[in-house]
Amino acid sequence: MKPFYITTAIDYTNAPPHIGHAYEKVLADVMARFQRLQGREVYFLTGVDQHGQKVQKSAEKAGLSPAAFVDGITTHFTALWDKLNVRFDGWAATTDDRHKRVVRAMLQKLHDCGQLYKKSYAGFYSVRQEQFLTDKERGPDGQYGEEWGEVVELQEENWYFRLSEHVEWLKGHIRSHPDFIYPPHRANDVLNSLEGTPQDLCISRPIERLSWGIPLPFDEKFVNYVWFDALSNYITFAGYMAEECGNEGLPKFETIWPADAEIIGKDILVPAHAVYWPIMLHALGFPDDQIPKLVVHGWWNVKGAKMSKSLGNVIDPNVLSDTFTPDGLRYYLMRDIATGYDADFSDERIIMSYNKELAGGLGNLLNRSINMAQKYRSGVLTPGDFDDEINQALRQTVAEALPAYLEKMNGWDIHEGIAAAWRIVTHANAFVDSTKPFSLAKDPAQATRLDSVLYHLAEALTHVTVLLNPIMPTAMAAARAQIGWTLPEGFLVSDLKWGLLSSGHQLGTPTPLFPRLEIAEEK
RNA sequence: GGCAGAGUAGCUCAGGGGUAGAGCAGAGGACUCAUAAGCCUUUGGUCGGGAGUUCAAAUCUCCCCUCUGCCA
Repeated sequence: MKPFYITTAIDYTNAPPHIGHAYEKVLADVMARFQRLQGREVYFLTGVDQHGQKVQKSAEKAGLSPAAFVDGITTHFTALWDKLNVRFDGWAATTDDRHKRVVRAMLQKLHDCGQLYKKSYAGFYSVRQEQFLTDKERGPDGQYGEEWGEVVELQEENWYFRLSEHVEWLKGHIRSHPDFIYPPHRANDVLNSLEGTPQDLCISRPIERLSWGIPLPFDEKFVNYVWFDALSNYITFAGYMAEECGNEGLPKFETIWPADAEIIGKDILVPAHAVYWPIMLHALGFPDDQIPKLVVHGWWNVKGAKMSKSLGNVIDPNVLSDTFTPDGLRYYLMRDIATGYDADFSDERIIMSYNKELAGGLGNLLNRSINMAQKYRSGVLTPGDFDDEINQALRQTVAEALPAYLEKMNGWDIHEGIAAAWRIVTHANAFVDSTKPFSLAKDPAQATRLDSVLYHLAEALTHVTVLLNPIMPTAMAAARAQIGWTLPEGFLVSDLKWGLLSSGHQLGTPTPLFPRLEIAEEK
């Protein structure tokens, strides 16, 4: 089976990351880790989009060169991914020379086969948004609104890509490939946008207006503008044209393409990823079965409002990670949203998810289980011969969790996958109350039953630490350390069978895994 | 205006022809191994409105309303 190739949108290095950036990368990381746990080889690519006018302007304002400015912002992203344990295999920085070489080679290829042409265009141009404006952007008063910033009249020649020639192909592709976009209902938005007269795509900026970009190989008076620079990262960093361009240190393209999942936010589906991108690939000669699959996620809103700097409601993932631990944040981001839909961020809910679920549910279960085993058996497990219906029921819950978990995780329903694993936690907590090991410990006649109960608890917990490993890698490793069991090299989720812990297994020392947080309501 | 998504308990949401569900919040209780965590019980809903199909509709059909998104 080909490696699972997963990408995220590359973030624009104009401002530091917010919770939406964090969500997308954690989602990709969780899926990458899950696929590895299923035994699939994975290539996980993420990165930063560093070129463009906004960066050039921001750099000027900061009195820095674009390269220096971009390096500074990029550090905010890489530091956050490191902090949140987002472990990617490839880093797509669009200023990477390898990328620039491939972009130029791609453009030359398209130029050679007549897909690009030069044309003059006159109109109103928004400096802030880096785009020409049409009448539909005018407000009711006929003026361009403040959101466009400075608007200037421009006439200029530019290079265009014959996008319109491929629109009919794209419509057909979308209709005949229902798995092209997840969730499937998003495809309607794309088809909708393809109604009307197709336009070609402007792909350049004159170098005097924008110098911070990749020069066109066949006309050095222009730099490439955004799409061929940004979208193509998904193939350039997968090794596309690596040999022709002398690129090294990249995967073998034929082995990993097409991408199994390009994770993007719903705001960049139309037109960038669902129109420009597949058409670019099609024009480059990619056959239909080499078009990547898109996974479209929703947004984190704050109190029902869109997050924005002007509202002052931008949530800083660094602060959340410091407060709730990286894994506490990862857990919240995965469990409180349905993939593809929007969710509301709330302090109350993240506190609840940490204190109630992680601390009180899973953490406390681990703590009480190990503590009792230490107290009554010096931490040594003996499965023994005792069995009864209560034990069987717990084993059944553990066994049933796996297929449910796999189905949900493979279908991108991460929050349902968590819920599937969590049924073990809930059942195990109830199991303690129904078996009362602390009472059994007082009766020597119940010794074998107590052994079996303690064993069942430890074993069930061990299963949980495997299932939740993609979501909370650090915390689950810490939990396994307390259990005294390490994930064997190459261990797969399919290896999960009752009896991971052998007779005579020595448990470690119990320590609160998620110390309960005393946080006053801030709002 | 077109298309799509959503509207179910106070909150967040699941379900999708056969007695309305979960988690959280609220109320009560028993317990003590544990991070005062956990467990049990329980209050709470004309499933957005209306009509239709059906023995039976939250679920299917039609009309309407509200919110969100994409497009115009």
